[in-house]
Amino acid sequence: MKKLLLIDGNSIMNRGYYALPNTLTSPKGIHTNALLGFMNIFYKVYGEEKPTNIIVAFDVHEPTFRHKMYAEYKGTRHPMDDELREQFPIIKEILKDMGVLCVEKGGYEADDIIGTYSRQGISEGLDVTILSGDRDLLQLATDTVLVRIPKTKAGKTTVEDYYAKDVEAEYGVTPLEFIEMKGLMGDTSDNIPGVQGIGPKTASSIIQKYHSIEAALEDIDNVKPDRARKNLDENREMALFSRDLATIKLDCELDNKISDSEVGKEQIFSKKVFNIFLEYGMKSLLKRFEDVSADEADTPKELSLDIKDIDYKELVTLINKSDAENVGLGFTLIDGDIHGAAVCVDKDVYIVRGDAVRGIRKDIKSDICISLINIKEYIRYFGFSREDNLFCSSLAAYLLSPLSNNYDYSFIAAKYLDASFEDEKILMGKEVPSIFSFDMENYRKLIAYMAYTAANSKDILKAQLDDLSLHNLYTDMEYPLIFILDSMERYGVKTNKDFLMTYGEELDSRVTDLTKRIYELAGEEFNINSTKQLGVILFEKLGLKSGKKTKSGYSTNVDVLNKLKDEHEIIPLILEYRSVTKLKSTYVEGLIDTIAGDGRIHSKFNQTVTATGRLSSTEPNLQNIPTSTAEGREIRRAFIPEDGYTFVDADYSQIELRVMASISEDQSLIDAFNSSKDIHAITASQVFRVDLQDVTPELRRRAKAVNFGIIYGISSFGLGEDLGISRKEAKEYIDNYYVTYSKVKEYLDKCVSDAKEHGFVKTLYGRIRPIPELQSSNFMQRSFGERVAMNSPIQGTAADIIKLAMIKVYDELKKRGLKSRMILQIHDELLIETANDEIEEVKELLRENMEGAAALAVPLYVDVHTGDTLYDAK
DNA sequence: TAGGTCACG
DNA sequence: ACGTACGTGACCTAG
Repeated sequence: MKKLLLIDGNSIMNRGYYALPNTLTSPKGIHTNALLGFMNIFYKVYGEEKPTNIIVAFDVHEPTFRHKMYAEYKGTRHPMDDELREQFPIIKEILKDMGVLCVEKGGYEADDIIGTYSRQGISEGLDVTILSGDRDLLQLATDTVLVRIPKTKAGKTTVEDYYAKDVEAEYGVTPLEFIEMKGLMGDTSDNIPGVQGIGPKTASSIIQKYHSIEAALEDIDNVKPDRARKNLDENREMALFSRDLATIKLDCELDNKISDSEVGKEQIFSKKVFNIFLEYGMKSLLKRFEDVSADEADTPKELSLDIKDIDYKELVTLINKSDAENVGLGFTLIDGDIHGAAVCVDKDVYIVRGDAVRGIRKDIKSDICISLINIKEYIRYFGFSREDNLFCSSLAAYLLSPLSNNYDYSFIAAKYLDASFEDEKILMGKEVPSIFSFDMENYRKLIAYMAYTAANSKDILKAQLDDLSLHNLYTDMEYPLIFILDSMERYGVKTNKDFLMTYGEELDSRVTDLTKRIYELAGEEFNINSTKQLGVILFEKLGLKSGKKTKSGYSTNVDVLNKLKDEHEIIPLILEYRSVTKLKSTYVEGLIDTIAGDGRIHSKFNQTVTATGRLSSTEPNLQNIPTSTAEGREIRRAFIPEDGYTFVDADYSQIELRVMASISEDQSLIDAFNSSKDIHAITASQVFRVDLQDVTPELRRRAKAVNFGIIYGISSFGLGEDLGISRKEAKEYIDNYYVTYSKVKEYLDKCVSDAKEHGFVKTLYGRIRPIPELQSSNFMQRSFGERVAMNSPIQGTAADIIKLAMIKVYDELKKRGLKSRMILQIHDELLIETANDEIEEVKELLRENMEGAAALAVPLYVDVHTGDTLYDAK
């Protein structure tokens, strides 16, 4: 059976433009909100309808037959924002690349084109669906022609469907009578006059009674209410004329036949289309392409769950007696209290009240796995431990698809269960729910969705982990780490608030002083934090030479300002102001605000955030405490061990370069690591061809920059910029490097070619990073993809190694029954809050387990320090 | 909400 | 010729 989808291009674009933020733009600065809105609804409806034919109709910006009837008619002459107009040529280009037929014709509106094709479709025996944001098109609905109107509610797009009977149900009139109604009501936006004083309600009641304007006119004396009767009687012609204006034309003369509009799924999800989305920065659309051949492109189906209440004891009996394979648990604390938990047993969802559910892991048979969405969030409440038979769906989903920015139940349900659940924001609102504000019905849905998704995605996720050889990574590295991160979060880091306050006062007086001096030199007061205002002062008022530009004006970043340092005495003051206010707002005030009641800061360690496999730290971020400048480093004095404890810190020396040496199997680089501790110096001697003892600090500095550059996926421009040398010179450095370490080059090239072939790169431990940018036709995007292909396996393998080290160190501390505990991880560094009588043992243990975490072709080496503050432990 | 800036590895 | 280093998070301003 053929199915024709007719889309009102203008109205759907218009809808997207006003529904989505105007701040969405492509890298080239073209707005993309209308495009994105259009494509989202297009794919949604495509997935649901699976049409064989598609036609998108557009208005042409010129007078139509309606303008000839009525000069005041607006229709296609609505003023349009430039930012919307610029998106029309692009949507047509995209549709053309998809093989979707676009039709526009002078003299007709999109409505008329759609009307005409809808009737042709019927006569040719096709199913017809119309998609428009404009309710005027409801007049085209019949028993077989479906009109679909998108509607946005609480940020989620749903589509309202209308066959003829649905129009009648909502408006009390048939689709054809709908036109009569419109004749009476008129339309202010198109400037269709209608009859004064008749609005939707009156129009509907009149047409319900008489079915047409003519019939109402014949019985005009009985038309009610009075005012409507009087006005209609006086404006008979206008009413009929308005109706004719509002009538969509069904017999336009068009050049294309419906048979021209056939289109296949492979065209709609083609590489070419993928690339164009990438090019215009519409990355959110790319996820629809992940598996073009499978049915994943289909929009997930709404799933409604049957949620039963049950007594906890009954539930436990039920589960233990059943041969359930999949049990999922869903709940969340509100104001620190439990308000019921959901347990999903295969497909059945039960809700239990009270907190007996806390014992569920012990109460049900240990061979039944319990799945949860975010285990780390539940460990404390349920008392879970690593040995428990649990499955973390979000963690598995992260390993399978590490580029997503969230792994909540609605993401997992959509991606792995093909089911659509309203997400947490829709159910519980944006605000943090409190006992007073939360809606019990929605809460029940929320936990039910969590439990259902966790239970039912487990087998699918596990199978995919196996397919991609990620199972060991999950079991031996990521899963155990959940419990270690939880432990680190719970310990937190003791923080000296008084020290921070005192330092804050010092910074405060410096800010006051700097502000005053900056205003004096500028000759006026302005907001120094505003790059915009600062740009005007520096580059217009003071006439300094502006270098780089940003999207929105002058760049005033530290590189630019450093170049201007000697041009004006205000510049050093600005730089100082920036660094002092940074310290004050982020590291003094920001940190003070996060000190908990126990005097410690409990930062969160996120396991499912980065593309490479690193951890991230938030609320606050304790992975970016200042270290490089003396006054920044002072902040580290605020982090202190508990009484009777000392900090022991161990950081890997050059772990990324060592990883690269090992994976690339470059013997020169491996030898370099084996022969000297100072890798940058030895690189300098080999690349610049001088004896090791003749390597000057400057040469070493350059070699260090080259080493970093190599890891980042070097470019001569980037290196040149970093070292302040010419591009040509930078290229010579790189070429020399590759001559010296030729297998490194081979390895990096192979990373790129493998990534192009498979669409992803892998770490030594099998962790996957997809690189969709490599498919881009845009040079910049593609180059980025190439750098990512070179960097990710190195950064990711280093991240894997320290994760393994964390497990070893943690287990060893536990095994030996030590009081000392791991409290921070900073990518290549671990901090142990160490009991004073365990210092030597912990130092030893850290070294042994970190250096022994992986057996590479070069040794791993850690530097260990101790101290009574974080400042001293480095 | 996005962009600019700057803190870290 | 394109315009650049890789990975993060917090704070501030502007619209």
